[in-house]
Amino acid sequence: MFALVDGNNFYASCERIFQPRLRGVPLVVLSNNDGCAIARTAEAKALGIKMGQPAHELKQLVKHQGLQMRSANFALYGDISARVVTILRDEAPRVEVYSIDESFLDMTGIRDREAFAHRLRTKVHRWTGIPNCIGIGPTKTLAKAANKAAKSGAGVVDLTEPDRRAQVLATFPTTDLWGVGGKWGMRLANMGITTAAQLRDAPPDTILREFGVVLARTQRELQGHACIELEDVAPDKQQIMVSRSFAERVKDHQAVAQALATFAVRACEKLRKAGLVAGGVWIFVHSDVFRAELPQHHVNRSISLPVATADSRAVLSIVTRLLHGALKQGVGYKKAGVALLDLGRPEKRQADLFASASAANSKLMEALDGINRKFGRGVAGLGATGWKERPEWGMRQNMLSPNYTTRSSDLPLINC
DNA sequence: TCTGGGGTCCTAGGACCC
DNA sequence: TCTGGGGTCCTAGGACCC
Repeated sequence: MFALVDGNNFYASCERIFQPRLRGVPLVVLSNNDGCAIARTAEAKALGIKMGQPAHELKQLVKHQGLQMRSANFALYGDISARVVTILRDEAPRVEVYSIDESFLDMTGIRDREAFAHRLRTKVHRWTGIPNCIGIGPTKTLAKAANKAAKSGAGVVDLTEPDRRAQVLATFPTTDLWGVGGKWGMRLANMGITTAAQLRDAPPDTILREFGVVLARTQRELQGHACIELEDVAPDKQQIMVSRSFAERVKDHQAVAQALATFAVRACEKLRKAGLVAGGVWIFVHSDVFRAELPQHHVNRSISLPVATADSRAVLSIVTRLLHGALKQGVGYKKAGVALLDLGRPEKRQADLFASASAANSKLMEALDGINRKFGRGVAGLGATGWKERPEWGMRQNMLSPNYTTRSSDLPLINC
């Protein structure tokens, strides 16, 4: 038995915690570079704003409908998310953190599930300020569906009872199901399957043949057979990626190199924090794909490492080598990224017969990470990143809220 | 002027093995 | 009627998730 706890319009709700004047008004949170809407309050949805809608299309709504916009502040959202999870772990024996705003709970052994859920929902809201909904079901897919159903007002929906379940699934659109996206939704509709109940009752061999094991599993889950287990211990990541769009088109090759170096260093920090080493590196650099009339160029290069590493210097030198000679003159580059691939635990890696002892390296990286943890990210680092306060490839974040919970200098009350 | 940043899993096909 | 019969590994691409 599973429950899914989901923060409503999570990013927007985080912004509202510390800015009460945002409550009751339409609000969207924008993607990096203030590009498009990635979270919308109910009031913003009521204005017809779509997920992913470009920010420049919303100007009239700002002017005439009082729409508020904020730049994404992931430091704030991550911290609020951790607070929510702390509460959930206090209340439930096993918790799987599924995303920044969603967690699955193991409900085994909890007797009055609905009463439990209502109490938990209130507690999360009171303690963190995040409004949320809880869906309960015998499978994860059904708990997700229950959560979706709960959003329309009830706050808590339990789909354990077969009658209640049948009633909800009868009108539940397939495209709202976990695991059914736009493409499959269209193909299902062409087969006359538009509701969760119809998918549940479709011939299983047809679903398996036409869509594969993934949708077949979803179908089984809709029938009440749990196929997807709770993952309360997160498996190690397989890859770590750091990429950004640039605020401007960048023609200066050194600036692109510094951007990639910055992403590489950041990726290595994440890698070491996870206690992993990388066996491969991938870089990409793209020109502005939205401006087809401009010269286009895509760089896409990767390499396997002879010896897996978590050392920023080693990865930086690889990235520099991969980028060498890759960029073209006169092309305005708009987006770039670095990915670390083939990740694994260092103790399971093949040692390098010919390498000199590398213990000193990890000590240096430990020191580097320690300094940055204590004094703030970017206090100590590597020269290849360029070290600029406002690099030409930097992000646009013109509507950024303060880091209320992670930076004391951002707290107006303390500045006295 | 203007369009995010992360991830996972599955499948098909080719190269190669005995 | 009836192609030999297994296998592994790798990659690219496509679907999905938030």
